[in-house]
Amino acid sequence: MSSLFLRTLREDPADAEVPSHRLLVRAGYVRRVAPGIYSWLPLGLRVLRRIEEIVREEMDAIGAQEIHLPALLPREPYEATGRWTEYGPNIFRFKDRKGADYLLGPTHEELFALLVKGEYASYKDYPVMLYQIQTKYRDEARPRAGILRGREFLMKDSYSFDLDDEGLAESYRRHRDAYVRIFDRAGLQYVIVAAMSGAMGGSASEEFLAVAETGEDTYVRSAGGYAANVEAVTTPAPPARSVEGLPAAQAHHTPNTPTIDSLVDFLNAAGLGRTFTAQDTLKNVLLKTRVPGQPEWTLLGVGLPGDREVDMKRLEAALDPAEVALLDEADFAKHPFLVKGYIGPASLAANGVRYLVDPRVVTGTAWVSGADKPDHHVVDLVAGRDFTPDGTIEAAEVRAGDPAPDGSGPLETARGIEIGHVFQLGRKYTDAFGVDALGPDSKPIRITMGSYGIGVSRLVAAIAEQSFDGDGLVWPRSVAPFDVHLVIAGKSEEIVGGAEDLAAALDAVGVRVLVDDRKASPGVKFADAELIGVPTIVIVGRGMADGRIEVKDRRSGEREEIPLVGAVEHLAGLVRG
RNA sequence: CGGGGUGUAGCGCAGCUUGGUAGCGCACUCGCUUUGGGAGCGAGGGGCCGCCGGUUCAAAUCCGGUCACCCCGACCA
Repeated sequence: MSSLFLRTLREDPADAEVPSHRLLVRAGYVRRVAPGIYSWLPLGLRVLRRIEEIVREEMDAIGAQEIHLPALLPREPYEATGRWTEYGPNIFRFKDRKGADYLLGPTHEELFALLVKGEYASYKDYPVMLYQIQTKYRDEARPRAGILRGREFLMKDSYSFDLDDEGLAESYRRHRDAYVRIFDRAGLQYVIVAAMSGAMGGSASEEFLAVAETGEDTYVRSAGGYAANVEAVTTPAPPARSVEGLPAAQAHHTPNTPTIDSLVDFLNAAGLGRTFTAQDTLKNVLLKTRVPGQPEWTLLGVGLPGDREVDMKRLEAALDPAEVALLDEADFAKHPFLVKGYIGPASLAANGVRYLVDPRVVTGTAWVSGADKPDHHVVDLVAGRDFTPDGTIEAAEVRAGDPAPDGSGPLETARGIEIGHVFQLGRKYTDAFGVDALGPDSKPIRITMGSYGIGVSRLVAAIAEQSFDGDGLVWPRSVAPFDVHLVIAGKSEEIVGGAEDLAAALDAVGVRVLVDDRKASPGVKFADAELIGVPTIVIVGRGMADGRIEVKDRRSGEREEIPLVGAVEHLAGLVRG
């Protein structure tokens, strides 16, 4: 360690909030270069490489073949699939000296599809699975949490190419199984949840989330086994009812009730002979959407029960890839038929505004909604009789206690870090490029794709988020930068010489050992050993007088004294589990 | 892009209210002592006080502007 390029920090860096960021910087694994851009120092790089190796082994094991594409890419392929515009400001783009457009690859579906199109032409060539471990670039709106969300990051992305849907399902299953093995080997606690496919397009999709309070993703699960990212949760719709015999809609003067709370209070004080709750109201939220790259916005009305807020993440996922924004004052001014606080379905329909409702708003349900003029609401406005929405949308917030869509019980919510994503992409990209194989009947077969990602550099942080204590990091053996951290606690020839011999002997049997031979006080060495988080700490010191050394388990804190004779075998046994 | 905050030595911070030419801890260098839980003493090196402009005899400090970064909300591995 006296020559290891390492400097630990006694204090937390001021800009680090989450544990992984704090500790990876303090323990000398990474250093920040610019927002969302980090350098990997020797310790960090060793962890990163070990994770890469696990990923490689498991990908190779399912028959995927590793290749390496450039990160610097021309515009054309991304133009062909529309992602040059769809990705919007999230791509790093620039021009070369001749003025041609380039980008730094945010993901590589296009290039893989083109590569396969160029090489393969017969049904006999398929199926094939290819992957790479590559640096990706995304100009994130807000990089955060150290290497958890960077603008440059390392990702394993793989793609499967199959002749039919059954083949795709099989490739998907193999990837999913490989991911389970990878994350198990990495020592992670994680959940697999149903997901939205996002900007990549496609259908069947699941995410692997590392369980962590600091995670950016919220997911839900039920005791009965349902699990999904909140963005992908579907709301169970009650059965439609008959509108026969329901009371007629009535407009009421409801002064000063621009909010749901004020409306409910007013109604309950109005002597209508029943009690109202926020759930009985239909809140209409006005948004504007636009296709990426297009200048003009389109109005969109979303109706949902008044006790629910709009979850912008869910809304955006539902409308993807379109952009969405709430209306501002200027927008309201432009459209006088929108009476803020009193918007009802009627004026939306009359003015041709697309109107989507929460799935709970089914035919035959009665609501209190705006009457499209100030200080007025309509009571007993019945869906399917008094208004007809253009469709449903998953935009309402999901709450703990809501029923799971598959009837498996109430949902609970938790947070996680997205570490992997598998999905059946389908033919979006092969259609764009015309990737066909000639079939046995000499007719072309359109290839179908799967796309599978693992955030390799993010995994380092995700593991750290789950593996630390008050003293520092605590790596799982499978990814630790070293197997054994050997502290030389003393300066006598017996101690120093004994420690060096032990280190050499361990090295000879393949145990990777980090020797702290610095001229520092024992306290400093112990503290650094705990901060760095190698799973086994060996202390060679005063015990050497009796021919004994101390072995400490970083995770449990348990120490044992063992004889130096036979220590190599003992430690090698520990390391190999 | 909206809201909050911060820019002073490699890192963490004080100084600013009340202008007088920069300080503390860690880290670093040298010497002596010390060596099982972040050692002691002594001597050192290192700072366009984010940047531009203004006020003033004098600006880290006051005023205006600007840039950067961090944190909280909308994207994704």
